[in-house]
Amino acid sequence: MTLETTSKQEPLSKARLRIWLKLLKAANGIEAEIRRNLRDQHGTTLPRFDVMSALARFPDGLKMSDLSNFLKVSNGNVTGIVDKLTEEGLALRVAVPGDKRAQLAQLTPKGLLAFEELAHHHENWINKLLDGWAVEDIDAVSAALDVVLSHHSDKESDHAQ
Amino acid sequence: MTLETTSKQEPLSKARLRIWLKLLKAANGIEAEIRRNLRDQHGTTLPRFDVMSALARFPDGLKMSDLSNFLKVSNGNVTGIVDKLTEEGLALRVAVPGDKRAQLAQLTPKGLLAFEELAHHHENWINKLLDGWAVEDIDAVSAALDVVLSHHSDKESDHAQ
DNA sequence: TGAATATATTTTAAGTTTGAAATTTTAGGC
DNA sequence: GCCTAAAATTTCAAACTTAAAATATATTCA
Repeated sequence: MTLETTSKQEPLSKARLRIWLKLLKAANGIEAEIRRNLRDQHGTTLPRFDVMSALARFPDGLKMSDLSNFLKVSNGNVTGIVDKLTEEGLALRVAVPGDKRAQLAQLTPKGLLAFEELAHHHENWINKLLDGWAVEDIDAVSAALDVVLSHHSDKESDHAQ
Repeated sequence: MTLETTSKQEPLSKARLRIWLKLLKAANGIEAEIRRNLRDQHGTTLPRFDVMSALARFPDGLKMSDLSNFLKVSNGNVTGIVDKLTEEGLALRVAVPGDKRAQLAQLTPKGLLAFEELAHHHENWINKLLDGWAVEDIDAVSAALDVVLSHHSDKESDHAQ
C-alpha cells in the first residue's frame, strides 16, 4: 500500500508548496554539510570545487564564458575563482589559436590530482548523507525530478546571460 | 513496471552522487526562478521573503537568534535584513520584558499584509514550476526526503551557532 | 576598406553572507 | 554583593556574487 501524506481536501498547490519547502530544506542541509567538509577538511570552498569539477569534465579546457554558463554563475565570478586557482598552480589559461579574445581555462596535472582527491571524498560524503536511499528510492526521485527539470528547461534560454 | 535508470553494475555511491546532482540542479533552478520573480515583479529578495515568512509563522515574534537559527543563516545576517524591514515599516523590534539583551522581531500589520500578498504569488509560482507533479509524485518524493532529512537532523545540533 | 555590431573577458561598484570579535546584559557560585 | 561564565545581539572584515561598464578582438556588410 501507498502511504498518502497529502490530504484529499488540500489543494494540489499547497501540497506542491510543502514538497518544495521540504526539497529545499534537504538540499540546503546537504549543501551546508558539503561546504563545511570542504572548508574544515580541505581548506577550500564549494565554488572552487564546482569550477574544478567543470574543468575536470572537459580536459581540453573551457572558455571562460562556457564555464560560467555551465555553472550558471556570472562571468565576473569565474574570473576571480580561476585567477586564484591559477595563482595556486591548480589551473591555467591557454590562448585559443584563432581568437585573441578567448582563453581556455584548464586544470593543471596538479589541479586534476587535487580535484580527484576532493571528488573521492565528495562522493563518500554524499553516499553517507543519502545513506537511507536504496536504488528504488533513487529511481523514484530521479523520475520525479525529470518531470520538473524537463518542464523547466524550456524557459532556460530566456534567462541566460 | 518500474523504469530502472540506475545500472546494476554501478556502485550505489555513484547513483547517489548522480541523484544529488540532479536534486541540486532542480532546486537551484526553482530557486533562481523564485528570486527572479521576487526581484522583477515585487522588487524584493528571497532572504527578505524568508525572514517575513518566518515572522509571519510566529505572530508573537521571534528573538533575533531564534530567527537566525530557524532560517539557518548567520546572526549578523538577519540583523541587516530586519533593520531594512524595520526602516520600511514592515517589521519592528519589541523589547523582551525580563531580558534587556533580547528583542523580539515582529511583522507590522503592513508587513503581514505585504507578506500575504507575496506568499500568494509564491504559491502560484511553485504550483506552476511543479506543474508535472501529481499527488503520487509528491508523496513518493516526500517519503524519500523524509529518510534523508531524519538521517540528517541528528547532526544538526553539532553545527548550530 | 572601414564603420557598426557582436563576442569574450575583465574590471568595478554595490550588495550579501559568513564567522569571529566586541558589546551589553543576565545568571550562578561562593 | 562580587566575580566569572553564559547568552543575545551587533559590528566588523573577508569572501563571494552579481549586473553593468570597460576593454579588446572579431565579424559583417556596405
